[in-house]
Amino acid sequence: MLRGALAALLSIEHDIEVLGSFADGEQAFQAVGKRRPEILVADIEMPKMSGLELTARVRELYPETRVLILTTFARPGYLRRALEAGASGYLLKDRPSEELADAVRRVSRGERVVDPQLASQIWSAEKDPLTDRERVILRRAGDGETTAELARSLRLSEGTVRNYLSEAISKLHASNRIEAARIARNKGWL
Amino acid sequence: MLRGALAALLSIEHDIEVLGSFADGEQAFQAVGKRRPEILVADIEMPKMSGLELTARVRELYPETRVLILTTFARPGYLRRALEAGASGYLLKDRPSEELADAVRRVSRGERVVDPQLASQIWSAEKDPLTDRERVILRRAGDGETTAELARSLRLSEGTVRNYLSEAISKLHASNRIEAARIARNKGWL
DNA sequence: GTATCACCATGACAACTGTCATGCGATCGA
DNA sequence: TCGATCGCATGACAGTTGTCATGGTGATAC
Repeated sequence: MLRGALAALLSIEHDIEVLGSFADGEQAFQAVGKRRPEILVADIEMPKMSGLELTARVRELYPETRVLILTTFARPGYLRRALEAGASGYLLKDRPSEELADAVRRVSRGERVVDPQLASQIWSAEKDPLTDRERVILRRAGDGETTAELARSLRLSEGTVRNYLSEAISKLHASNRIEAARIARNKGWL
Repeated sequence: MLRGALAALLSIEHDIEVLGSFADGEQAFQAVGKRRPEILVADIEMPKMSGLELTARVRELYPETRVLILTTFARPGYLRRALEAGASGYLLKDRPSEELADAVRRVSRGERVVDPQLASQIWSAEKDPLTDRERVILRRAGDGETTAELARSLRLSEGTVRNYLSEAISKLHASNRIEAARIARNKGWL
């Protein structure tokens, strides 16, 4: 429904024509090959082929098509990878709806459109402080697995599991495993 | 942006007029009081006031306005609570975009519009076994609040708080507060 | 008017959780 | 090749969490 609604939003503009809309990255890629649009508007997290891979493949095979990423995720890591893949724009879904048509026009003129707040964050973004072990254990603990279950399935002592959690809790300035998991998830680290 | 796009989608239809669109439940409630629309389309999880509370208050004060819930969550618990609050329809965002205008028209005719798959689940769905106290405490504990914090802010002894959690854990067949909160959230009980 | 039920409330106790001191091996720059 | 650093691993200990037995209150049913 949301995809259909966004298509409707763009169709209203007289200088924009919507050639089609597709449920996953693979279908979109096929369609770009057939229709050769000026602009492709794509999400990042999609079934079958991610928006990042889609961008890279479209830019390589059909360089006349410019790609505008439209996504919910305000993650500097995604922005960086999108630009590296050759995207011309990165717009967040929580911006007012007027900005979409505007961004499409600017990308069509050859401009690069990047959410300003995100662009500034890309330099100052905190890096994930968790080690692999800590991340895995925190994720599973955050889903309700007990210390004992974790210790058994990872072949660690319970003390060790608790210690990783303790580390994670302190790195994230949380007061227990629950809060730590919530914080890490919010930052996109789990 | 998605709200704007959905508004655009409805505006295209000649027999539907969009009177406004609002960022949270409180603003929507104010606007309903002023504009008295035939139909209010609302999400459930919104800032400031949930769609369920919004529905109940709108139905009570302005019964001529019918409410259509439009949400991502295919949870029988939400559906049941929406209908109890007086909603005339419950539509999922992953349906094709054509269904929205259709649902609005049917609600306006006085029909009740409910996603069929979800409607069948509602009968087999378990009822929320939690008491009010249990629900509030489980929700906050699931966000990482400690027993001590809860006891202080609710003026209960720590033992009492732990007891509510213990009750909730056992009712939900969970093994700790984290899992209990996750289960309850999934069922739409928090 | 009293039996029953659901909800609210508490403390004692055992079990679990978070912290800290400690140690091991791998890697890396000096 | 040495010392420093990092990630992984452990157990002891204090503090927190979950369970259980118990009792209070008000609403409804008989």
